[in-house]
Amino acid sequence: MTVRTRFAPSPTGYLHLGGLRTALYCYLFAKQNNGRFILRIEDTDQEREVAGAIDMIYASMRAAGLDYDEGPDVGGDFGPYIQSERKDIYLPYAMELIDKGYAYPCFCTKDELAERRESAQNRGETFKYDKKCLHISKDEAKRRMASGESYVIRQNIPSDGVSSYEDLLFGHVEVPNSELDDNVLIKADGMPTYNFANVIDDHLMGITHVMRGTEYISSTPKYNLLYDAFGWERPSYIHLPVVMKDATRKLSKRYGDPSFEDLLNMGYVRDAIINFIALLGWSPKDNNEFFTLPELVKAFSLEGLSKSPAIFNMDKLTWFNAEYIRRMSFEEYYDMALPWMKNVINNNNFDYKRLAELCHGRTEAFSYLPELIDFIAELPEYSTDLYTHKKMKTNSENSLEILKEILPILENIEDWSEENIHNTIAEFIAKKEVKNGLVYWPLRVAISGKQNTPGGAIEIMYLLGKHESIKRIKNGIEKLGE
RNA sequence: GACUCCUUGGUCAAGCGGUUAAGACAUCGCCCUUUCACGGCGGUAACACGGGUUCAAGUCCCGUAGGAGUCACCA
Repeated sequence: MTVRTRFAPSPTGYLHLGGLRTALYCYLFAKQNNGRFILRIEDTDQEREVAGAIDMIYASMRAAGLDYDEGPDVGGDFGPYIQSERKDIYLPYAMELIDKGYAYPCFCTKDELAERRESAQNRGETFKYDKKCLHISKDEAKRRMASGESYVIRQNIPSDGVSSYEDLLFGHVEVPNSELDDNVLIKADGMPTYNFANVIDDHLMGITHVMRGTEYISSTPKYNLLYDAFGWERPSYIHLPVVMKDATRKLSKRYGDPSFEDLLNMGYVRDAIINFIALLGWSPKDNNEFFTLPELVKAFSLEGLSKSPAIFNMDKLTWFNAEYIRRMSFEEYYDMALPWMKNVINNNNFDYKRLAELCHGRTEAFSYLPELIDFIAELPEYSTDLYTHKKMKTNSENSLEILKEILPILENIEDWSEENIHNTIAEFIAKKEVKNGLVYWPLRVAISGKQNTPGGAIEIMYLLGKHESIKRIKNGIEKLGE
């Protein structure tokens, strides 16, 4: 039997990181077993649907590199893969269930239900549908359904006994039937609910392994009752713990937590995100931490999955990202960095390549690039306190002295190359018999106005050009002279 | 509240009855260095608690506590 897994998001917006992880694990498990990975869109709730969200899902899946073998936009033998387009498939199955006694039409209105729910709550009870409409005679029910009266179809859950199943991650899960509610299978608008569509489609699409979030763990017995009612074979289940923002809250867009797209836009690289996400809830057999997608396919195993929720740690993602960036070839880095650099420095004569070389090793995410290099475009306001550096043995007085002395020497440089700048300064230092830092530190401060910069004084002066460098040094002398 | 599930350092986590309880991120210190970063070396830091079972328990069982999920004509 070939393994078939599916990722079944509802089109309510961006792809959040928890969803991405579920999709990733579904993909890995299918691929590793030479199976098929299917994308299905669960859009049975037209009210929640967000325009354009389906396309966003396709785009995100593509961006993540999680290629599906079957899906709405790639086709397949089990389509359509969008539930709203399968609307007519579900009702006959629901009717079959009614015939067999596993379901029944319910004519209670939403308002009635809301009222009963509220009064149950007021009494401190958990509301459960009381099977009122189950007791309507078959003939009457048929008549009312035909008359155009609004109705839903509910699952008829046995009132006693227990339902259980073996989760491949959590093991034995058991729920007393008395805890289960007679959920709606077909809504008044004729659309199935998740509870129903999910079972029908998983069966019809030949899904062998259902991997989804733990929010379904306690309703899965209900779905199994449905499989049993139809006489269908149940799939295997793997419920995945949620991804948390902190110990008590899960990751959510509402509170500003980034989605996959957000991270991409922030200059995080795809492979780093995937690698990090994979390790959030799964750990490999050995201590390796770096995996490409194909390597993950090989290494992934259900035994490595964790049962408890994992907290999304931005610091570690950033570390992964920095590692991935450092491991890029320079060309690849340059291509990605250039647009970010040009956002800050707009100058046709500027040596972007040299700057990129200096930034390559220190780019944690591309979005951090601007603040790393903005001092090149414009000298920031800075305090003369910066000139004081204990280790360099500099202070305002000796800095002023050095800058004054070296200014005319630098002005004399004809060919403003790094080599010439370096040699000139080295000569100056040798003649004066001082420590390197005593000269380099004041220069760096004067030309950058910053404590930390990519590259040192020589590289920055070169990038700035002679005119701008001299201007900034003079500015420094002025500041120190005050 | 009821039901279901989870519980090793700040975080991700290894561990499947006998370990000096791995590793990574973060953090701290040192070295390298014209700054910072990178890199190298080292440090701090954990089995939620209480009972059992066993020669032996982070590992098995039961409680307690904490946390999460579910309780919709949402998925």
